[in-house]
Amino acid sequence: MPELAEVETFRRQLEPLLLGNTIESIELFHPRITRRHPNKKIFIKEVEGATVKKVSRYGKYLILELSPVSFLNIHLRMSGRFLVFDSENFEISMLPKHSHVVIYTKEKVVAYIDPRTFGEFWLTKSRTPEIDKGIDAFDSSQYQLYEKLSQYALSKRPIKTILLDQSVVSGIGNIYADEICANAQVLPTKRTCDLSDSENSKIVKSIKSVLQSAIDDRGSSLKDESFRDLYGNVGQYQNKHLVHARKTCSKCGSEIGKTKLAGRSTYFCRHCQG
DNA sequence: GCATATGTTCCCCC
DNA sequence: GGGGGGAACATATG
Ligand SMILES: [Zn+2]
Repeated sequence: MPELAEVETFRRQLEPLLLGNTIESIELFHPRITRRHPNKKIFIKEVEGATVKKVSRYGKYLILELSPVSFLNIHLRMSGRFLVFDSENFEISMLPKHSHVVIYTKEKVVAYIDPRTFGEFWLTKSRTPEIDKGIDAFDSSQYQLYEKLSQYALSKRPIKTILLDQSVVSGIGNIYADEICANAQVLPTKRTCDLSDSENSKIVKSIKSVLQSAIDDRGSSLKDESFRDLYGNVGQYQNKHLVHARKTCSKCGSEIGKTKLAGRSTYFCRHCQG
């Protein structure tokens, strides 16, 4: 479910609730979420009583920096989300199905919900290099993005495959890869080596502008509405999609093409991107 | 029963 | 070494 825009939505909503506050307790209801920690008691002991010093995001990773110093790394994978309650009137019975982790602070209770349990929480003593593979798709400058893309100027891989590669740019997933290509008026299947300078430049500008708009609209909730923000509200950016999960192009009205690329459903407009 | 799902990793193969 | 394809993880929905 969550790509960079959805993770950033959670980050912005969690930050004011957690920053400077102490995690009074954490409950683990499903062992898979903390699967890197066979000993759950040690994990719980590390987190309980810690104060949140920073709430950051890199790509699709969310990172809570704690004091005493440790890093609580979180990845939501396909179906992870958060939901907040006021401590004052919270009861366990309020937790939705598939609530696997619950974080308690003085005033708020934050539940982590994840039907497919692909998501992960794990602790490291320092910032872990595994999250820093590619450059962040949103926080990097246009110059940095252009330079990074230039490294693939000879690549025969389709441009969408490059955008989806987290070791190149970190944070773009299937929805926004399609939307970035549509916004840049480049077919997702086009070989990266065949992109003109102007097309490369449009891709870079579109990475920034599509993600900015998507964050402004608190992400995309598709038909199943499985993405809800911290307050249980659906996002709004799906209403601004040009092509992804659409029947017709919202720019020109022509029929949307659909194919498989890198094993993922891929939507495009032949008229606008041809 | 089948296909699909906003993600990542691992294995096999060319 | 690069890169493609498929399977795996586990659950829900059409
Ligand atoms: Zn169009």
